[in-house]
Amino acid sequence: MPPNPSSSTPACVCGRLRRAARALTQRYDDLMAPSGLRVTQFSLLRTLAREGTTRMSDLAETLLLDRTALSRTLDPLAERGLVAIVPGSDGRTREVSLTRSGGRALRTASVHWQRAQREVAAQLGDAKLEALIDSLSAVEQLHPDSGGRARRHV
Amino acid sequence: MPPNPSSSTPACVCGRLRRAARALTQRYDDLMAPSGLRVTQFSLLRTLAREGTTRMSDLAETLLLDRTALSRTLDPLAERGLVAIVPGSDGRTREVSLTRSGGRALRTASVHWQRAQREVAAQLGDAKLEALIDSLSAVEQLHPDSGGRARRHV
DNA sequence: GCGAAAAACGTGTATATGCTCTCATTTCGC
DNA sequence: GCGAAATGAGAGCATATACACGTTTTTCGC
Repeated sequence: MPPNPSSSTPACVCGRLRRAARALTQRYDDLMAPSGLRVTQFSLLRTLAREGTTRMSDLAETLLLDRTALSRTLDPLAERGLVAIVPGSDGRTREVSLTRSGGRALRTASVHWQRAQREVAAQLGDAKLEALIDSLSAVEQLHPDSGGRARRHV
Repeated sequence: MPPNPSSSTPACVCGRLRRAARALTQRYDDLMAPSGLRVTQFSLLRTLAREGTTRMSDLAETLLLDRTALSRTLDPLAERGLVAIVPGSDGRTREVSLTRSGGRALRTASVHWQRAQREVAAQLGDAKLEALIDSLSAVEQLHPDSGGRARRHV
């Protein structure tokens, strides 16, 4: 099977985004390893600290993350006592909150996280970084559940 | 646990990138569903078509993807006969190539993929799209195995 | 040429992510 | 108030992704 670079293929935007996400996740996880938190977990705890106690589905929506996926991502954090999951007033719901222990873990990990953030900022420069965040916001608008766009199965 | 929006938290760049990747992957997968290929699989086949027969590890490096992760991602594609994995001349290596069937699947899926690509282009506009790709390239430079930067355990 | 080091890969385990189906609870039409 | 529809969540299954460890094959110093 010979290579075929002739077709002057424009990159698959999704593939590029995923590849960059892998690369960046690796770098963050490397730098954050001493904290005992992965960047996915840190980011989740951070969102939780910002939003406060939140219903499962609402948190999933905020994260543009599948509800069931969130549930499983929370499992190891709940086992470690970093988050608490309790039934809400509406008997169907579960509410997620950051525990004291989770808050401490978050503060401890922040030191390492900031190193990673600074590294990214240094690599991109302020302008590119801002442009990136801006573009990501636009990309997220394409999410099927993001409102403002084509709804499915309506 | 009350919310704490006061800390004027700058977003975790990695978390933002991952969230956008989830959103975009969803959208691509939605549009590509009729093709029977996920965007991850499509993107992989596409890379394979561009690069030609490639050794496992080299392909992983190109994709900034863990070697073992690539191996497992290829499994279902190999089972469906879309890629072939054969021993290389160096007895330690495995070479991956696109099969005829894989080429056909790739061409068929391209129609759906292009719809997604156009949608992204329309959402971002040419300038933002180019800036995004540009920023992603810079982000990828941060990968621990990306060369040109801090090597680990040397 | 032999044995140690290096290179390439697979397997086991864990997290991350999403879909489908199913179950429990609430809401609402009547 | 009762039963159907809607809502929120869990469980099972599949892919995506990475690390640690072990195996095989090649390379290389001598």
